[in-house]
Amino acid sequence: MTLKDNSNYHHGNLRQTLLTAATEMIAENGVESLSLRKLADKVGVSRTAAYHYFQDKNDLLCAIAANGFGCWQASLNELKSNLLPERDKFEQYILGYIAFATNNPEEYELMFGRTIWKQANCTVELKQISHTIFQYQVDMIAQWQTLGVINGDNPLRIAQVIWGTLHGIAKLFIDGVYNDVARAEEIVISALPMFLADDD
Amino acid sequence: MTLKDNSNYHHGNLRQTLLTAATEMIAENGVESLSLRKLADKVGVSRTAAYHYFQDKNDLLCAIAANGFGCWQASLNELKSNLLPERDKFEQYILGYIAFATNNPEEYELMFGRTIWKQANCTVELKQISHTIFQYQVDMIAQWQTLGVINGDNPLRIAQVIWGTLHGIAKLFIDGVYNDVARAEEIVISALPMFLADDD
DNA sequence: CTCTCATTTTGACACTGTCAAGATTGATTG
DNA sequence: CAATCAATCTTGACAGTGTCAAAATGAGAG
Repeated sequence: MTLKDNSNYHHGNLRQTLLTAATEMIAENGVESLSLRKLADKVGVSRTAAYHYFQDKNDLLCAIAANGFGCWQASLNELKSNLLPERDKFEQYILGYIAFATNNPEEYELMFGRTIWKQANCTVELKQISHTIFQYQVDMIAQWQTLGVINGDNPLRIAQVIWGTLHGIAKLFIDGVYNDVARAEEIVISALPMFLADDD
Repeated sequence: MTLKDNSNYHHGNLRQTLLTAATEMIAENGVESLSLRKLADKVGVSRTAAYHYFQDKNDLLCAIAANGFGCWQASLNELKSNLLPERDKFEQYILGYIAFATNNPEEYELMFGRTIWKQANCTVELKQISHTIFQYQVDMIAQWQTLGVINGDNPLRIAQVIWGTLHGIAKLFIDGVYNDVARAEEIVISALPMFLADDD
C-alpha cells in the first residue's frame, strides 16, 4: 500500500509519513532490510526526499528508536501508576520488559542494538531520551531493592544485573539463537526467584 | 600488510588465508565493515576469488564463527580439566565467559549475533558445532546445580537464565550501550551471589 | 608437448547511501 | 494580480557493495 495522497510536491507531513512507514518496514523485515530507496518508493516520493528531514540514514533510525523509547516510557509510567503491591509491580515490570521486546523485536533491536550504539552513531536527541529512561529504570529497581522487594546490596549493580538478564534473554530470542519466542516468558519467570527477596 | 607471497594464480591455501585475514579485519573494525572486496585486496587476490571456497559472504562468516566456537570449546575443556573445587570452577566459567566476550567482542557478536542467526542464515556446519557447545554449557550448568553449587529447581531453565544473564551483560557492553567495558566484570561478579547456592 | 581441470580473473548487473545541482510550488510581498 | 522567495522535492551522478556468467591462467597428468 502507498501512503501518499497529495500531489508530488509539498507532501505536507513527509517527515512523519517517513517515520511511520519506516517503522512499519522495520517491524516487518528488520532493520537490515530497510533502504532509503524502498522507503521512498513506498511513500511515493523520490530517493533523496528524506534528506530534507534527516541528516542521513542513521539520523532516521535514531528518530525511530527515540519514538520507541517514548512508547516504552509510557509503558513504564502506566506501570508506576497502578495500585498493585510493589512485589507484583516488579513482576509486571519483568514480564512487561520481555513482552515489549518480543512483541516489537525489530524495534527493540534498533533501540538497544549495535546499529545505533556502536561507535557513537547515536544522535544527541536519542542519547538524551534513552539515558533518561535508563536512569528511570535503574531508579525503579533501586527503589524495589530499598523496599526489600528484591535482593542485593549495591542498588546500581543489581539494577544492571537485572537489566542484563532481561536484555540477554530477549536478545537470544530476537536474534534467533533460540527459535521459540514463546519460551522467553517461561525463562524469565524462572529467573524471578533469583531476584526476589527471600520472604521467610 | 599483504598476505600473499606466491604469484597470482594458485595461491596454495587461499581458503585459510581468507579466513584468517577476514577474522583479523572483523576483529579490527567489526563485522559490518567487512567487504569481500576489501578482503580480496588485503589478500592480494581478485574480488570474486573467495567464491571458489565459500558459497557466499554468509558462508564465510559462518566459517569464521565456527572457528570461534572451536576456540571457546577449547577454553571450556581447559576449565573442565583443572582441579579447582566445583564452586570455583563455576566462578571461573562465569568470568571466563565475560572475558571471552569482551576480549573478542566482534567475534562474539558474530558467533551469537543476528547476522548469522536471524532467519536461518546459519550453515549446517555451524549449526552443528554451536548446538554441541550450547548443549555442553547447559550440561555443565545443570551439573553444578545437581552438585548443589548453584540454586534453582529446573536445571535446563537455570542454565538458560545464566546464559541469558551473561549474554545480556556482554552484549550491553559489546554493542556500546554501556561504554566502559572494564565494568562488565564487576557487574557479573555482583551477579554471582544470585546464582550460587546459599551456603549456611 | 598437449590436454585437462582446478583455480583465479574480468565484465556486468542490480542494489545501496549520499552529494550537488536543478525543478516545482505554496506563500509572501509589492 | 503578478513577481519573488524559500521551502520542498527531483534528477543526475558517483563510489561502494554482493554476486553471477564467462573468460583466462597455469600446474600437473598422459
